[in-house]
This record gives sequence, C-alpha cells and structure tokens, in this order.
Amino acid sequence: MLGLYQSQDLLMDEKSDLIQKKREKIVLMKSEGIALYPNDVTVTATTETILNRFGDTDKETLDQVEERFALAGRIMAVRNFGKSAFINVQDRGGKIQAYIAKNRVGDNAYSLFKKLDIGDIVSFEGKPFKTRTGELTIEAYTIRLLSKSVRPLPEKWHGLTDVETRYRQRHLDLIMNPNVKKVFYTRSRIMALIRDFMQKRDFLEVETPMMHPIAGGAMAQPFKTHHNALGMDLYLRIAPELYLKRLVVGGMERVYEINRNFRNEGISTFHNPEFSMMEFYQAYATYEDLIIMTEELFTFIAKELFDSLIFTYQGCDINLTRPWQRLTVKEAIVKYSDVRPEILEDRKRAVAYGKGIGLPLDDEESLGKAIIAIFEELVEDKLIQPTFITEYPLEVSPLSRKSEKDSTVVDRFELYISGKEIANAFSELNDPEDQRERFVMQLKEREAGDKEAHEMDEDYIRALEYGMAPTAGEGIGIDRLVMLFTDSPSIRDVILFPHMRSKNKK
RNA sequence: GGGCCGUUAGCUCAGCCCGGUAGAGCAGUUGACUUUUAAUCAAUUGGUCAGGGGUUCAAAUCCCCUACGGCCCA
Repeated sequence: MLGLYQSQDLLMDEKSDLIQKKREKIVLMKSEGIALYPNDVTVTATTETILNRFGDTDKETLDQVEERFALAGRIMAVRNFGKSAFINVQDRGGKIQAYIAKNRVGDNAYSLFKKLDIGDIVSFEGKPFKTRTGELTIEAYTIRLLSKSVRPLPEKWHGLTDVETRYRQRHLDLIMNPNVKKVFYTRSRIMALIRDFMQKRDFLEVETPMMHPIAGGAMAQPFKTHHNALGMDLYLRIAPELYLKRLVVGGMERVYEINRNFRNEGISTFHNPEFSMMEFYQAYATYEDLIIMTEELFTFIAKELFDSLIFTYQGCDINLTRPWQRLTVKEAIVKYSDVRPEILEDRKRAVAYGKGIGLPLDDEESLGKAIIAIFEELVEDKLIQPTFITEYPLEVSPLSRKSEKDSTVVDRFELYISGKEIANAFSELNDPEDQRERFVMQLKEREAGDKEAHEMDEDYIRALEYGMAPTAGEGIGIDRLVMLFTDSPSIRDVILFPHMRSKNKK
C-alpha cells in the first residue's frame, strides 16, 4: 500500500511543470552529447580551506596569487549578467561564490553553463580574488557539470521550513538548512568525545545483541520480530544491560556500549521509538563513584564544545559547575512541592495523595510506586540545573542493589537536567538469590497487568551464580544529551531520520 | 489515547470571520545586462485549495468525517 501511494505521489510530481521542463532540457543536453553524470572529477580544495587560507587576505595581495584550485559542490544561487555570472556553490565545508565569465571559460563552457540549474552539482577550477564589494570569490577558468538535478530546490530566501518535509526528506533539509548539518556534526563530535573519555579510563567498547529472546534490562514494552530459520520470536532490545553484566561476570571489568534501544511506546519531542544509549559497567565501583564520573564526563564535553561550563538550553542557562545538587527522591518531593514528609512514609496516605492530584493509582499500589508517581508529577520538570536524585524505591528498581541503610530503597541515582531524565545508574544487584526474588516480584506485577514489568531471566541468574564482582552501571541517553548540547527543542532535531507515520491511504 | 492548531503553485505565504471567476514573492520560461550577492529591468507559464461527504443557485471560505503534521497533556 505504501509503495502504491508513493508511486502515485511520484506521478503527481511528474505532472509538475517544473520537472517536465527540466526533463525536456535533459533530453536536449543528452542529444548534444553532454555527460550529465560524469565520474572523473579531481577536487583539490573545499570552500572551507579557501576561506581559511584567503578569507583575511587583502585584495591587492590576492591579485598576486596565481595558484589554482579545483572545487566541487551544489549550485545554490545564480546571478546572471549575460556574458558573465556569479554563482554560489555549497560543499561540505560551506558556501563560496564563483565568477563565471564568458571570455575566461570560453564559448563552449559558457554555453554549457547557461544550461545549468540551481541544484546541479558542478566542479570548477580557478583562482581566488576579491570582488569590488570585498567578497572572496573564485574566478573560474573551467566549469563542468557533475550531476544534473531534476527537481527544483526550495526557495532561496525562506528555504525549507515545513517540519514534516524536513523530517521526511532530510536530504533536502540538509541542503537547505546549514544549521541542521551543524547539529549532526556536533552529535558526531560528542560521540567521539565520549569514546575518548571512556578509553582514557580503560573501558572497552563492545557490541551485544540487538535481538533478544527475552526483552530485559528495563521497564518497557518491546517490538517483536521473528527468526524464520530458528523458528522463534525475538524482541528488539529495550536495553543491553543484562548482556553487559554477563561480560562483567566474564571478567571484562570495564565495558561500555553505544547503540540503539527500541521501546514500543508513544512518540513525542522527547521520545523516538529507537534511541541511542550509552551503557557502561565498572567493577569494584559503586553508584557514588559514577556520580563523580558523570560530572566529569559532562563537564569534559561542555569544556570541549563551549570552553565553558555554562551554556544555554531553550533560553535557560544551564550551569555544570561541580558539585551538582544531590537529593533523595523524598527530599526532592518535599523541597519542590508542599507534600509533607509524613505522607511519603505511609502507603495509604501516599496513594490517597497521588489520587488527589489526579494520578491514575490503584488503591493497592505500593508505597514505592506511589512515591515515584508523585515525584514525576510534581518534581521532574522543576529540576532545571543538574541534579542527582537518589534512594529510589525497591519496587521500581528490580536490577539494583538494596541500600545497606534502608532495605526499601536501592543504591541508585537518576540525573535530571532541564527537567528531563538524562542518565540512570545504580550499584548492580549481584546476589543471584535476591535477583531471583526481584524477578518473582516483577512477575507478580506482570500478572497484575503491568506490561512493562520485567520477565524472569533464568539464563541471567545462572550467569550471576558464577559470581559477579561488585559493580556499578549507568545508562546515558545520547539523544537527550545531544539535544542539551545543541540547544534542540525536539529529539527529532538530533535524529537524522526520525520515525513518522507513513502517508499511506486506504 | 485526549485537547488545541495547521495542510492553498516546486518553496515561503495571503485569501477563510462576512460564500460570488485562485493571489503575491522566490524558483521556472523568454528577452536585456561582464564585479553581483534576496542582483536589477520587461514580459510570461504554473493550482485535484490534503482527501471524502454535506449545506447552498454557488464552497479554498460554512458543517461533518478521514489522513498527515505541530504543540500541549497522558
């Protein structure tokens, strides 16, 4: 159905006058023996290298430069004067102006040039000079067509702003909106910085399965798929956690993985069904060690990107100066709302309070779940500056180690910045008996209708039975991290191809 | 899943309240122009007004449904 609709969509496009005219032009150019898609170009410079080398050179000095450069890129604008023209050409490094004059490139090349369109990819070779208005320009001695475009580009001034088209046709978005490219350059840079940081701390990067027989390691609904040869259903992973901890059992004491997770839930400005996480595990460490390490990682990235620990996200200054605020879940509720502390000590009162503020709580709900629901409702979006929230209830943390001081909470933290959860970490539960009991607790939740509750994973318990070193582990949401550091309001702005409903019609 | 808003030329947008032959700018086409830069000047092509149904003599415009998107909430 999708294919059918797409072909109809294309047929509609074919009717477009602009495309028809370009196709006719292409037929004409072909009949004249012009190569529309040649593949033998040599490029010796980018717009960026030219700008870096000659951007500050004055006009007279530049006139002495005889060196020639070969560049290639897409024509973004043409200003035509009959026997000469200025064009703007865009390559990966930016944009530069080229001057094409008939008496310089010759009659043949100039008549070819007159057949080119905005959107075509060309190469040209020439020397830099500065125009009357002082703009660094390449005077072309030759110009060639490298790739003919058939479809017209969006308007030169307003560009492409329709968000739906921007996400569905990211190639167009990238051509038209230079800032988009910048965001993804920064994303790549952040990934490199993280890997650099982890490598310096002796962590090994690994890859674990994306297809799991049991979807474990997080509380979420999975996507289901099927393996034909094995005749078995598999789930796209919701987290790599249980596999990474098997590696710790195996003696890989410091491991990390940066990869996709898949969760079958709603789509929003902060949720994409597939998203990138970094998870790492460090033996002989506790969640408190990871608080320090998380501060170090984030401040390292900020210093490299901004040379500062203060930056703006959506109009609000975020200050990463250490140490960051630390609050327990209960402390945070008391601090950021008018809930009295005693309410959080009594199951019935907490549930009643939650229902009173409109939370969909069951009368039999546990104290821990009620507390977390109240926290999420009243506190989360107030945690603008970086804050570690600790002492999570046991009931919502089936893989974390119990606190020595209080067996109703676990040794865990979540990091909040700008009202959003960015990281989640805990001291790992390595007692196989305790782990089995936790899974049994989760099974009861599942039977009670909680589709996100964890499943029993016997194979994982068996691994723990060989003994896992005391370990702390953490997951950091890469997309949200990139949003923060690129001041992006939507997760779709930091994912190249965000998921969209197909434009399928019945 | 719920609420609000949107969908008009390739792109960016008017027109909708108050129904009466579908508009502009850019892009395109033709012509002029060898230092422009949203180049300029003259002429000109281009529309399933998201799709379907209803009201009406008459619907881009009013009403209903559907699709897709955005924002907010869950």
